[in-house]
Amino acid sequence: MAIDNSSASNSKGKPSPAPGARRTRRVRMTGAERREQLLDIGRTLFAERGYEGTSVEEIAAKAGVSKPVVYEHFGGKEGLYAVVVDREMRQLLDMVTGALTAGHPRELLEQAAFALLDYIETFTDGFRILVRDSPVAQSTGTFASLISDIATQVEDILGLEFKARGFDPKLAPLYAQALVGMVALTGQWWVDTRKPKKAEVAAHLVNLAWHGLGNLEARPRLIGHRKN
Amino acid sequence: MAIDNSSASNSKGKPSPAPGARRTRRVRMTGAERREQLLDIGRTLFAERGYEGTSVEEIAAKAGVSKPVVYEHFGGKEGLYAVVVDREMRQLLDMVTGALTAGHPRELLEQAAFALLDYIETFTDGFRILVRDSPVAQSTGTFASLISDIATQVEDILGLEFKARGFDPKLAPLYAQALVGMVALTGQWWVDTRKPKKAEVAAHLVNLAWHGLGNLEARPRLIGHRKN
DNA sequence: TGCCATACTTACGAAACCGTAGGTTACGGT
DNA sequence: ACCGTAACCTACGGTTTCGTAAGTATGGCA
Repeated sequence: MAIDNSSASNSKGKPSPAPGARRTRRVRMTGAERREQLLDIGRTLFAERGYEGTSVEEIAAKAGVSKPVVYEHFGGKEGLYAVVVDREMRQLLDMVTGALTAGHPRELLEQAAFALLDYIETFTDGFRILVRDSPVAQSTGTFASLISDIATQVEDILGLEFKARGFDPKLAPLYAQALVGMVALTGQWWVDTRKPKKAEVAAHLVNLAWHGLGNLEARPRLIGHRKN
Repeated sequence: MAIDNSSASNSKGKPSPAPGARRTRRVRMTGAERREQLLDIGRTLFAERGYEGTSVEEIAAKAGVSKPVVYEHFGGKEGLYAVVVDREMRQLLDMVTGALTAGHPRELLEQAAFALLDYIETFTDGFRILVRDSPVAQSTGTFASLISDIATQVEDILGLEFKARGFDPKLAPLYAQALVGMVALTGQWWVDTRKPKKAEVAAHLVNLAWHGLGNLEARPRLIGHRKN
């Protein structure tokens, strides 16, 4: 299915053969274009079938080209996968890290939770890939390690806060992990249900994380008001 | 465990030619024994390499038999995998469900968290398999769906509690997911670090979930005292 | 117009796997 | 000692997939 071709960046509405009765005009993209297109398709496929479940030929076919093109650009399947994952990790890290700047811890939490949900909503496929397992499966590149990257940042923040409040800073990692886990898995659930909208989910997460089950607020609200 | 044959009875390591200068004495287990052994090996391999990354031949080889034996017992790769996953899900569900009986919600939380950590500690490979993705990857058998099963139970409990407290019970799923996610991902982290011990981790999780970041106790303690 | 780099193909080689057909060995009861 | 049956093996067939070698079209530019 999908002799899709030109699915990628095609912003300029290609020469779009339109209802051209002509031969399926070969597309012959520029190197960079083709590369981006392959990355797009790869991301999609890896997201829905996993690394091993996706074949190079399938990717090539969906792009309307033949296998060697993929090898030309990425050296192989792992090469393509690596680039996809790397970009996705960067994107996620940027968004979350960018959100971890506010002053009051509660606001930090709020921002971070929102940022993650935002990433998940915008780059769903990427998130699915990061959650799935990688080729080598081991330590690096896995979601676990990415989560750890983020958790580490949370750790630092929590560590300071703990020290200031007289708690044992050795426990920061545990709490950081718990917080990140809470938001991450809720995100994974939300990606399928999409039931309450983003801002509301974030508000409730903050509610739970900040007040605890013992002191929940009935109608939590985010401090910052967002539209999207 | 079980590098080669004879893992069930003889723990004496290698093929141990023993007094029999004879040909490598074949082991010839009983059907049930072999079946269990294959399940053990399968679980281990699936845990560390994933479903697609594990070959039937590899499993057979590690058991010291040839491929057809596996097909004889389970009909194929998926058959074996299905049994492994099924057993593991049952085990986990039993442990967690069994823990969801106490009266006060806080105790419930405590019990459940401890139960999950206990499962993770005792059946690490199983946990890893459940976390990884399945052959068909989609809906059934996934960790996501398992998590949902558990989350659903938590939902029911939370739903009642919410109603009693005047909160919107429609939000129970969200909070349930967040709680389960918090514990599950913390478990996934703990499985590698093992830093604080189980009971302590559980205590802190309860601390966070119950009191929230805004009101953490400095030295939380579990209500029930456990030794292990 | 004619050159040539770039984008892309067809056609394989080799390896890894799943699953099966059909034959062989050894254990336990008689 | 004999035999049936449970346990196990060797040897393939048939696919799928990665990756590569070697050749073809296309479009910009001197």
